[in-house]
Amino acid sequence: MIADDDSDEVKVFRREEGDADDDPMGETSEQQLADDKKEAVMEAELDSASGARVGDLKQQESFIKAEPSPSFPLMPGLMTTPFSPSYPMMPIMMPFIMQSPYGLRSPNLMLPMGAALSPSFPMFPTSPFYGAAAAMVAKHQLENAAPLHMRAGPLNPLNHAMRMPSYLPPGMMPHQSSSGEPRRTQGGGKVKKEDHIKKPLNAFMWFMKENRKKLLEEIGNHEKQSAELNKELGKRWHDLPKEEQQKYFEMAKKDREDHKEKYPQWSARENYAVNKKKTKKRRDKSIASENSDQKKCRARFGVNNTEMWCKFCKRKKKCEYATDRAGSSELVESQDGRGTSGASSSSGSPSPNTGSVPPMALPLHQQPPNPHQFMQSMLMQMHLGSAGSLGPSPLASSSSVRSPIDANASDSESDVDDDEEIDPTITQQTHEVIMQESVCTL
DNA sequence: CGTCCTTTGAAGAAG
DNA sequence: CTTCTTCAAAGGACG
Repeated sequence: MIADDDSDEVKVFRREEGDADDDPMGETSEQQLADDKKEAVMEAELDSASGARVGDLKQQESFIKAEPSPSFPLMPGLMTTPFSPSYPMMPIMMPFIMQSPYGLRSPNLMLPMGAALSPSFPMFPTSPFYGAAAAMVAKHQLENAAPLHMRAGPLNPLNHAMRMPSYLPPGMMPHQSSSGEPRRTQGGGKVKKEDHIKKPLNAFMWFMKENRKKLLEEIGNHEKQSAELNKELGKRWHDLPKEEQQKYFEMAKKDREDHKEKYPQWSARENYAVNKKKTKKRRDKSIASENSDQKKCRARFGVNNTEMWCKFCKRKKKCEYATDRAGSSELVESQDGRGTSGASSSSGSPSPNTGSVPPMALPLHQQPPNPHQFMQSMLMQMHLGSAGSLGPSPLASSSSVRSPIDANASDSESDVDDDEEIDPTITQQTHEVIMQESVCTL
């Protein structure tokens, strides 16, 4: 199974890359290569003209390492104080920017400067958090200076291969060998994990990064495992006021944009094969039913009643009511009846479970409410106005029930659901009932 | 040494 | 368009 999986994965990637090229390799690729070379020469000329030297990279690197991160005195205040664009951070940041290993032309480290100095900075000109977010991201970038070959910008000769995948044989990812396997070092060992371009952090990751240590100090108990800490952090994230969350969403947004600037060609897909074993991830805790006959929240409650959806649907993930029939907490790969990814489909075996699991596959207490009954009960409750009589849902876990209000980033966050508003026609009380019963899991 | 655990959010693949 | 999977961080546990 696993072996199949591996090969399938490779297959998928190859096929897609072939598709993506969309032109039969051959003369086109030759011409492309020539174009790329021209471009590279031009960039090299620009570099030398700007006085920058690739050889200086090491010096710059050591400079950065020599500068401790605490030299960002604004950081400690970020958590609590709204950041003013006029906050005097620039004098401090300037040396970093000017000597950035990313080069003078790198927009990544320039962004904070732009944010702070230019009132017309196009990104979040009015956001009190933007400056802070930018500074945080910049700090992160400095502290985690990428390995040489990963650095963006014309200063890095290796970058051409990274930024212009056309230098690589078709279908070959920057971190892969031509066989599609992780590229190996000269010694024959696998390339270190750090050698691939990592995904930009999302809001929650930034939150974790910032608060993990705090939490550790707070509880003082270092026996707590990381996973446990993360649970706690997840709770705190839910409890975090919307405005506070917004700060992290902006940091994430900033990080994404920087990342995109730095690695325009990069796609998250490139990392999919990096840690293959992770495909084993299970989704067990989903108390969810395996009743494939159950409709998904969207279908059950309608698109306009997102506040009634389960948390997974809200996050555009797998609905609890309509999860896979396999039911097993093991293994996600190819578990869903859609026969999704190459793994299952290429095996040629249609999902054996499709439609085969009876609706009562789960213990009664774990059965999600019948949609019709549920709505009836809901209406009844609304009519009676007795929110408490329903009692807690067996599926509910208080820790993760979150209000739709703070459930997500604000509307300014474009890619986040912004339809979390409570229907004004529903009273708060009713809404709570709905939340208890429908947002079951959590 | 590599993977798992555990969280949320983003991106991308597939239907 | 919808659904689902993978990965990002962290660090102890475990095989």
